Amino acid sequence: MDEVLTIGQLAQRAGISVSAIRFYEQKGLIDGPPRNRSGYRTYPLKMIEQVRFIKNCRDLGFPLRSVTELLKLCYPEGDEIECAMVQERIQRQHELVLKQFEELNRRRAKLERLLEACPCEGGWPEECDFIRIMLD
Amino acid sequence: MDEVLTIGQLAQRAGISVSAIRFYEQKGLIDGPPRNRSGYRTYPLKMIEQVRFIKNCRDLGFPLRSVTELLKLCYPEGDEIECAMVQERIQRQHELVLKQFEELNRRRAKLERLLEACPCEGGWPEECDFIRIMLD
DNA sequence: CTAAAGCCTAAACCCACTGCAGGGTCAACA
DNA sequence: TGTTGACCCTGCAGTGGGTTTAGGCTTTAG
Repeated sequence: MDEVLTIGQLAQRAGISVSAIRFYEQKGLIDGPPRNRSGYRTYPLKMIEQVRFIKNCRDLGFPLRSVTELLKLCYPEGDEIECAMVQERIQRQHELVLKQFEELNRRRAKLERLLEACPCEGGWPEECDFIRIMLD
Repeated sequence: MDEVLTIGQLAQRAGISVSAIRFYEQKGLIDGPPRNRSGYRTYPLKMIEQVRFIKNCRDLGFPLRSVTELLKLCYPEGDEIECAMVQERIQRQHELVLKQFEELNRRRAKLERLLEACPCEGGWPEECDFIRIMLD
């Protein structure tokens, strides 16, 4: 039946690229799976969740280094999951995202100032001072 | 007097790193300046504005490829500055930034959902379902 | 005179992948 | 049975925007 997956099937079901999966294996986020007699990787179904977990961490902006740690924390070997540690990572990531937000907001505001600063419809450069704004 | 600058002085006055200036020269954004008898780069004062222009473009999120084009458009050789072209780049960058904004907003919202989802103060992992949220 | 700071080049490193070259394998269809 | 096309394998190069390092020369202040 359908108890193992090729790398392509895993990729599709996890919503990620084949080469990204190989990359994660190379970087040690994913264990190298068993191979069939031709050397093809054969994944158990539960790998879908693991890979989706990685993908979702990435979507949240965590770097791979942190994803590795989050994997250890959330899928520990034998132990209980440690919420406090995970929560702390999420908190810090949230703070980071808020900072990026402010930066992006400044960027947006400045672009909008630049758009307003240039009233040159057909080209009257003498009235236009976006270079002054560009240079702050 | 102060009519030329070393690379370090230029870097400081433009608010950028020394290695970034050398990098921009290597990539062709900046002309290689004259050298003194020991091979040190000697920049005219007007380079401060050029480098600040590049820095501000980068702060707006333009990739170096676009900065090169913006430099040509805003500091043309002999011709008049072409506002319409510049304005178009800025418009497109603005649209890009708005998209990034939405993405960052989704990221923030999900992180906040994760923070709410885990009420484990001292550790009651059985009540915590952030993994479910992590996996969508 | 000497030490620190600053400059030079070339090359390696960072991140998170993607793409390519040059193969092997597998399923379906004629 | 052949063959076509989709898949898989490895290993390496490339991306962007720089930073860091190594190894060496110059300048400046004390």
